[in-house]
Amino acid sequence: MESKGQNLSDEIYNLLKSQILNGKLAGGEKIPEETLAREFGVSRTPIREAVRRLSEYGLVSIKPRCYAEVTSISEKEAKDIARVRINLECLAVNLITPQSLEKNIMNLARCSAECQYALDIGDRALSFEHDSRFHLELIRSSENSVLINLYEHLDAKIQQLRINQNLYGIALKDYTIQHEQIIRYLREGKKEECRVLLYEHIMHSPYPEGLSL
Amino acid sequence: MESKGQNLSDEIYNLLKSQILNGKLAGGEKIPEETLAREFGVSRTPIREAVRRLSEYGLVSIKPRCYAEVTSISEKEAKDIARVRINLECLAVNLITPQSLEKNIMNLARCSAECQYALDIGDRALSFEHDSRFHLELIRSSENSVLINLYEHLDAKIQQLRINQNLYGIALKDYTIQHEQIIRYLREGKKEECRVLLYEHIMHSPYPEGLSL
DNA sequence: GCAAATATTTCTGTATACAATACATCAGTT
DNA sequence: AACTGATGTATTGTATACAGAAATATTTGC
Repeated sequence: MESKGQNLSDEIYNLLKSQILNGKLAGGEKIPEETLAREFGVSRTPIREAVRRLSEYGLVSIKPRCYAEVTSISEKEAKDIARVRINLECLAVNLITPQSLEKNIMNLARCSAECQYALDIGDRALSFEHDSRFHLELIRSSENSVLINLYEHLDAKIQQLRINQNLYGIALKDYTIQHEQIIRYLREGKKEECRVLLYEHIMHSPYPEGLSL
Repeated sequence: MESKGQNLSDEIYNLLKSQILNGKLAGGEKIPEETLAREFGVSRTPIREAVRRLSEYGLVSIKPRCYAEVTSISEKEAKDIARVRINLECLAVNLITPQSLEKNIMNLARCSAECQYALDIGDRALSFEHDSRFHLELIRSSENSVLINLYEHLDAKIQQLRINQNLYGIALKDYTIQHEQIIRYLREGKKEECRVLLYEHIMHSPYPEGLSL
C-alpha cells in the first residue's frame, strides 16, 4: 500500500482510511480498539489516535465511552458534499493565476492521463484514486493553503461517497475527456466555462441556469 | 469558561483552544506535553489527544518526534482565510431557504443583539465571541452539515486571526449595523445584495466589481 | 414464562512506565 | 581554535495496567 508514516499512528491511520475507502470496512461497522490493536499487532494507543483522527475527517463517528463506528453517508449528506465540493473547486478556479497554473499544469495533465490509463485497463479503483488526485491538484493550483486544507478534509468524504454510489456508470468515457477540457479552459483563462464544466463533471448533469457559482 | 466535556480530553481541548484564541498562548510558543500535564493536573494522555485535535484545526503544528507549537498566522494565510471564508458564507446564503431561515432567524437576531450589547459595555472579547456565533448561525442556517462542519474548522483560524489583527478599529459601529442589514436582506430574499454586504463586512473594504461570489 | 434486578463481561478513558529519537553539551583530536 | 564524536538530557512515541461506564448475560421473584 501507500502507507508507511514514520510513526505507527500514521500507518494505522492510512491503513484504516484505505480500508474504509475500499469498502473493506463497511459503514455502520463497529471498530473496538483492542480488536484492531490485536489485528495490526500494535497497542491500543496508536489505534486510538488513528480513530480519533478519522473522526475529524468524518469517516468514523465516536460515541463517547461507548464505541466508534464507520459512518454511513445518507442521501442528504451526499448532496451536501457535492454542493460544497463544487463551490470549493470553483473557488480554486477563480484563484488560479497563469503563474500558479504554470507550476501545476504538468501534475494536472499527469493525473488526467493516469486516470484515463486506469480506465483503459479496467482498474476502476485506481481510476478513482487518480481522479481524486486530479481534483486535489486543481485545488492545490489555487495556492491557497486554507482552501487546500479544507478540501483535504472534504476529500475523504468524497472518496467514501464513491463506494456507495455507482458513479461513472453513465458517462464513463466523458469523464476523462472532461478532465482534459478543464485543463484546456484553465490554460485559455476561460473561467466561466470551466466552472460550468466542473458542475457537470461533478454532478453528472447539465448546469442549471441561474445557479450562482 | 465554557469547557466541561464529559471526558478530560475535551476539557483540555477547550481550555487550550480558548487560551490560544485569547492570546494567552502566543504563536510560536512550544507546548511540551508533560509541562501541560503537570499544569492541568492530568496525565499526558488527554493532553496528547487535545493537542492532536488542535493540530487538525490548524491551531497547533506538530513536528513529529520533536515538539508541538502554537501556529502563527502569516499575512498570506490571513488573506487565504478571508477568501475562503467569504466563499463559504456566500454559499450558505445561497443555500438558505425561507423555511430554514425561519428556524434560525431568532438565533441570528439574538447573536447580533448580544454582539451589539458586548460592544456597548466595551467588552471586546465577548463581542468577538458573539460575532463568531452570528456567522456560525448564518452557516448553520444553510442546513448543509458538510458546510457546517468545514466552517467549524475554519472558524478556529478566523478566531485566531482576530487576535493578531486589530479588527473593528475603523468601523466599529458599522459592524453590528451590518449584521442587522444581513438579516434584513435574508428575510427579503435579496441574496445578491446580501453577498456583497458580506464581502464588505468580512473584508472591511468595498466589494470590487467583477469578483465572482 | 416473563420482567426486573443483579452479576458479568466488554470496552473505553486515564495514568504510568518504558523505549526511541532529537537536541545540547562537552571532550578530544588535529 | 575549529571540527568531530561521544555522552547526557529532554521530549515524544508506544505499551501496558487499572478504574469506571456501558452493554450483555444471568438470576431472581412473581
